[in-house]
Amino acid sequence: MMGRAKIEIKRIENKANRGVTYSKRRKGLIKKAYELSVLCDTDISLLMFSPTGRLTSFSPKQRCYVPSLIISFFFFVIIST
Amino acid sequence: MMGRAKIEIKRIENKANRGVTYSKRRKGLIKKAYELSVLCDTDISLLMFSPTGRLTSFSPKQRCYVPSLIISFFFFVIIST
DNA sequence: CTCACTATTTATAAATA
DNA sequence: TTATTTATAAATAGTGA
Repeated sequence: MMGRAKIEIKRIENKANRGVTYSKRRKGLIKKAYELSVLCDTDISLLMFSPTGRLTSFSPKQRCYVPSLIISFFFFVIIST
Repeated sequence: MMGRAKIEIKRIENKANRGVTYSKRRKGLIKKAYELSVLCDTDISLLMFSPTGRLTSFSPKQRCYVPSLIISFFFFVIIST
């Protein structure tokens, strides 16, 4: 979608490339979520599993801190079932 | 951050502008989350409260559907406390 | 994994209708 | 107001170290 070449939105089969793209886009997504929460004074919670199964939880507003952890727990439990 | 002029990342005080920006950026954030989930074959869950308190829940992968709803419920309950 | 570079695509702020 | 347009800012794909 951006950069040197336009890419199709479909699963990246190469594992290394998938990991690199995940890192880059996760960073971008977290930044966007942060900006939206500040600009619009809203609560946002973002949960992601990396291709290797690592969980990222992001909730920019302070009062989301505890809920985020709790939600992550349920998410993890349920998704792993 | 984008567009005709660079803006500072701080709360938009004008209510109408805040709503417009929320709509635009929510759309962008959901698109980015969708793309990341497809490209990297990951589970993502995104929860947002609009400036007027409306909840948006987004989980692009099918198997996130139920967890998303459950998480939304806990999020709502806890955040409202 | 992480950083930098940068051409190119995408997102969006402001303007316009 | 809501929708569309457009000029510009920002994100990022590919590449290399």
